Formats: sequence, C-alpha cells, structure tokens
Amino acid sequence: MRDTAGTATGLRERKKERTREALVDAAQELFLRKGYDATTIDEIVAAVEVSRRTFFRYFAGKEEVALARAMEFEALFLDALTTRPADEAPLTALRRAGTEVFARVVDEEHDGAGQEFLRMRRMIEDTPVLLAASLRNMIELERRMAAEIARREGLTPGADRRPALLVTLYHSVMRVAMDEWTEGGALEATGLVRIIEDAWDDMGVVLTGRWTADEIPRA
Amino acid sequence: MRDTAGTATGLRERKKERTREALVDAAQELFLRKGYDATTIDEIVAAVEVSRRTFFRYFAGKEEVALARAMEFEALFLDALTTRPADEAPLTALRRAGTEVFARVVDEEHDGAGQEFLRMRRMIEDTPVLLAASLRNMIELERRMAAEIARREGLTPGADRRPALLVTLYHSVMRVAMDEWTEGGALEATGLVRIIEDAWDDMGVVLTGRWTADEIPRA
DNA sequence: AACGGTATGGCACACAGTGCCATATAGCCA
DNA sequence: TGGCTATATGGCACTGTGTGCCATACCGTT
Repeated sequence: MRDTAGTATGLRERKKERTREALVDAAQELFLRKGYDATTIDEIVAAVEVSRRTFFRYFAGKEEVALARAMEFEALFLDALTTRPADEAPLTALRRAGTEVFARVVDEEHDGAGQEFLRMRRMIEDTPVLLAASLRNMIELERRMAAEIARREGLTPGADRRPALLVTLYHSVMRVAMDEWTEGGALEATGLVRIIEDAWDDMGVVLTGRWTADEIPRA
Repeated sequence: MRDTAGTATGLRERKKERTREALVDAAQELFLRKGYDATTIDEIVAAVEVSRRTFFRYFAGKEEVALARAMEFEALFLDALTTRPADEAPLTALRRAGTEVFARVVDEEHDGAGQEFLRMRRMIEDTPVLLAASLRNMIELERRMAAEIARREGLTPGADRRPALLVTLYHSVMRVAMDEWTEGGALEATGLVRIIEDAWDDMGVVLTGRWTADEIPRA
C-alpha cells in the first residue's frame, strides 16, 4: 500500500514522503500496541525524531494519521472503479473494483499485511472516535463513487438518485459481511467471498421476498 | 421531545432535569448562532450559570450535548419499533415506527420545531466531528434495531443476518431521501413522504432491475 | 556563491477533558 | 425541629490536542 502517489522526483519530495510514511508506521505500531487513546502525539514524534509542530504539518490530527492507510485504500478503490470498463453494469463494476483492490492490498504485499489490516480494522471499530471518523470517510467515499457511477452512466449529477442508492446499498452489504467475517475471526479471503455472496442473496430476499410483507409497503 | 423519561419524582431530580434541559437548550442556541466549533463550553455554562465541572457530569463532552436531541429521537424510534404489533412484517414495522415518531416530533410540539429540527440537521451535517459522531450513533441504533427485529421474528440473535441487512437498508434509503429533501430546502412533510416512497421504488430497481446487469452479479 | 522559497523547530496560547478535594444542599430519620 | 448522610456542585491543578507566530536551517536555482 506504499508509494501510492508513485515515485517522488526531487530530494525534498522523497524526504517528505519518507517522513510521512515513518510517522504513519510509528503511529500504527504504537496504536496497536498501546491503544489509540493511550498513545500521545509526543510519543509518535519521538519515535520518528520529528517535532510536534511538524507532525501537524503532515496530518490534521491524531485521527488522520490513524486512518491514513484506510484512506489510501479508499483512494485505490475509487481509482479502480474509474478504470473499470464502461460496458459493465454499475453494480458489477463496483463489486469487481472492490474485490480487485482488496486482493491487491491483502493478498499481495509482504506477508502479514492481511493480519495488520484486520488488526487495524478491529482497533478502529473498538475506538469510538476512530469508528466515527471512518464512517464519515465512508460517506464521503460514497459521494464520490456515486458521482463516478453517474458519470459513467451519462446521468446528470444530482438528477438521479439511483447512483447514491446503489453505492450505499453496496457499502451496507459489505459492512454487514465484513462484520460477520471479522467477528468470526476468519482470516481466509475465501470465507469472506462466500459471506459476501450470501449477504447479497439475503439482501435480495429482504427487499423483495415475503419476509418484508409480500411487497414494499406503502408506509 | 422534552420529558422523555416522564415526570421526575423528587425535588432533586426535577432540578437535575431542568439543569440538563437548560444546558441542551443553551448549547443548541449557541451552536446555531455561532457555529459548533466557535462555541466554547465556558460560554454554554455561563449562559446557564453552572460550573464547567458540572457540565461534564451531565455530558461526556461537547459532542454529546450537541447530539442530545438526536439521541432522544433515536430512543423514541426504538421504543416505537418495540411497541409495533407483532403481526406486521419487519420492514412495515420499521417504516411505520419511523413515520410515527417523525410526525410526533416535527408536526406536533410548539410551532417551529420542524424548523429547528432541520437547522440542527444541517449544522450536524456541516460539522465534520458532529457528522462523524452522529453516524456512529446511527450504527449503534441499527444494532439495537436489528436485535429488536430478530427478537420479534423469533430468531436467534447472531445467527441470521437478515435483520441487520433490513435495518441498514432502511437507514440507507432514509439517508438518501433525507439528503434530497434537505438539499431541496423543502419543509413540507408531504414532500418527504413522496421522496421516501420514490426512493424505495428506485432501490428496488437498483437491486433487482436491469440497471444492475439483469441480475445480481457473482463478483 | 548568493539568493529565494520551503520545511522545520520552538515557543506561547486556547480549549477539551479528568482527578481530587472541599463545600453546600436535598432527603431522611430521630 | 434538628441533625446526619448521601449526593450534587464548585474550584483547582493537570494532561493532551490543536493553532498562530516567528526564527532558523536547508534544498534548489540562478
């Protein structure tokens, strides 16, 4: 998940990139070992030998450094969606972009990346302020994805609510599936794939099946 | 939306309740007038003539006092769901509980309650930290609602994922509908009802219609 | 080699939030 | 009525986050 922006050009740029990565890595290590709240910014900057003031020039706050990797993931996801073939149906493009990026981040990279990914997710989920911020990021990602779906379908941005509904539906299913997967402590990606497919089937049943009352009720 | 917990018994209890209400009201007035970030806790407690230390005995922080009314609303919603007739289908119970509580809070009460409700929603949506916290509250509400749905359907709590999917689907549709309603600046509840129904129809199309690729894709 | 833009460091400060202890007061019992 | 006890409150000191301001060091360029 490193070097997302590609190779830096100047010496200054490279140093900045290294400092930023060092801060994220040191912060994550501390967060996972001591917990988010128990970790102070002073400890993070001490580990990287950077001043406190400099930290705030790289990140707006503690939240941002904690969610840095997650935000990179979201950026990759959005990129993958943008580069999906135009003839794919919206939901198909969404799902394939998701699995594509997920596989690239978790399976690939150095071993243990999947483990760290899962541990970070657990920590975020267990830290109220991080959970809140990550949900806010999700909403923002949904907005951008909906805009992209609208673009690729040739719809005028705010006129059709279907892109927004599709994207939020996708994230809803994914969240329920991820919760179930995480809760089960399962680590194998194949288990997650199965859960996701079952969840989509269940969602179909929930919205259209007899379980809701033979039809979508009119209030 | 006041006196949610019913009439207080002792003199002490009543005074506490009055202090709490005064703090919420003063805070909301300041937040709406000056903005959330620009309002300090010192200003809030000065308006109610209470010490800073006391404030933190009523609320865990600034966020909590800002979202106090929203949390009361959520509690009412959950209550309404719990008292819905058992023969209603889950989604029907959910939608009727929602409209019921919404009508009670916005239409009823003193005039202008709808206006204030809308202004607070806008402020929360425009204040990053409040938006984040309110989304976290939503997730928590979803959990409790899913548990209630599971209970009324006689399902073993963690075994079936349909309650979770149904509840998150409901909130997804409502969020898209509310966004659209708020954005349009519409104030009439009838407009919202129409948007909600249309959104449900669109969601049906999105999940099952040809727009997604003639079927739910298999990854 | 000198210059200009930029990254950094070191304050000082405002504000949120917490722990501790002293004081005041409601509720209760003799 | 008078006193006792539990509880609510206020005051204070302290930690930690986040920001504005200015001096300094360094990269990149001419």
